[in-house]
Amino acid sequence: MERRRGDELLESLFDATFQLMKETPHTNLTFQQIAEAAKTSRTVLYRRWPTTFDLLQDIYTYKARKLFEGEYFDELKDTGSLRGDFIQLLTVYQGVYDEIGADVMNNYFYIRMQDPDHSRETALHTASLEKHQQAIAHILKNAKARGEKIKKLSKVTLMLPFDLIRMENMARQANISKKRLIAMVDEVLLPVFS
Amino acid sequence: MERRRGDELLESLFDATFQLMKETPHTNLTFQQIAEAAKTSRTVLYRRWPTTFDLLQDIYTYKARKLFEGEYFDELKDTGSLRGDFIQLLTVYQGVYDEIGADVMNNYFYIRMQDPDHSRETALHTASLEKHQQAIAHILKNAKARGEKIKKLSKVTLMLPFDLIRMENMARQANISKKRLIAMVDEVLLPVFS
DNA sequence: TAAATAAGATACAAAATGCACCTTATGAGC
DNA sequence: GCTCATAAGGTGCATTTTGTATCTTATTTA
Repeated sequence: MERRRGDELLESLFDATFQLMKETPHTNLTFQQIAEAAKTSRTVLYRRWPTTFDLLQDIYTYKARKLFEGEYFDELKDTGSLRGDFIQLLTVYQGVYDEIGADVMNNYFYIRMQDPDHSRETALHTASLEKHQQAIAHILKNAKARGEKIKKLSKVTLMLPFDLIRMENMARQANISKKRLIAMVDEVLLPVFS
Repeated sequence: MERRRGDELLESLFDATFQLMKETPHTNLTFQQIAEAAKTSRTVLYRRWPTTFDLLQDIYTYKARKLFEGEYFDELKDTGSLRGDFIQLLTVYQGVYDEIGADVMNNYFYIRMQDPDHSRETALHTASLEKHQQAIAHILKNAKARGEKIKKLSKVTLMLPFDLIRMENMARQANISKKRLIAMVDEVLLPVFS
């Protein structure tokens, strides 16, 4: 009989758990069910995680890692205007949310907050923070080079484009329209940044 | 032997559960433990909720109700300037977060998203949304009466002050300083609204 | 090819679940 | 006051889940 090992096994454990969560709210997950769904024995699970909560932490950091390590921001082109660049940025970032699902992102924040010393993913988180900061810095640099006036803002405020998308996806569940993205740029981002 | 009934009982069930959650991540809560902590029998719990998840939904909507039905916005005075009004608004709203805890708010959003048809608290949610909209409308009306110029913005954008506070509390766990609140007003809200 | 490693199976006591059924305190009605 | 309906609290039981220990076996690596 074939045996899955290492990452291959890990991924199918994650997949099975994820599959189960679509049916049951994950507060009620059991190792028994997961083992069954993943066609393995509980032993394999207990060896890795003391509780289902720990498993979930790993699932979401895994999903988040795949997300954060993506080259999404590398696709960003110079559209010729700050406005165009912002629209492109929001569109790409919203695309990430559409792809991975708002609930995963939501869960990531949730799990993060539950973890007293969110020890396991600080490195990941700071790395992703840096990527986000760089994306903004790049856009603003281009704008300045073009001669567009850019305000000096505090570091936290620079994250506003991402915060807007996040909030929109967390608080309001309706699909985010292109129109809304453009409104974010025209009503919020441009007045704030330029 | 004395028996707690109705709301009194309900509240002490909530309290006991809440107490337990400080020790255990709530993914691992059991009815057994809760019943023990609340000094009652499991029967009482099963009569009310099929799973711990359902209990949690009720807890957070209860907590949220106490929050949303509060008269926080009624305290808002006319400070004489839009800037002052915004600072006051953010301070009051941040105070709410400090009081009730960012994790409760986080959980509220979380539970809300898990619930496919968040059926139980839609009324509550729209009521609170209205309160928020009114608070903003009031501030803007005063500003206009004073002769300050106010931009015409889409309905969703009007929620920006609250979105900022929410995001700040969800994504970044450090305590929000007065300085940061003022920066939000000067760097974001004033450029957007006026 | 042998040894090390990790997956998977089995067993078992303890805890938790989900019900059914029973007892009893308490508030509402007369 | 007294009675009765209601809801709280208790008990018992079959089933599921947990946590752990122990053993077998597939697969990697040296």
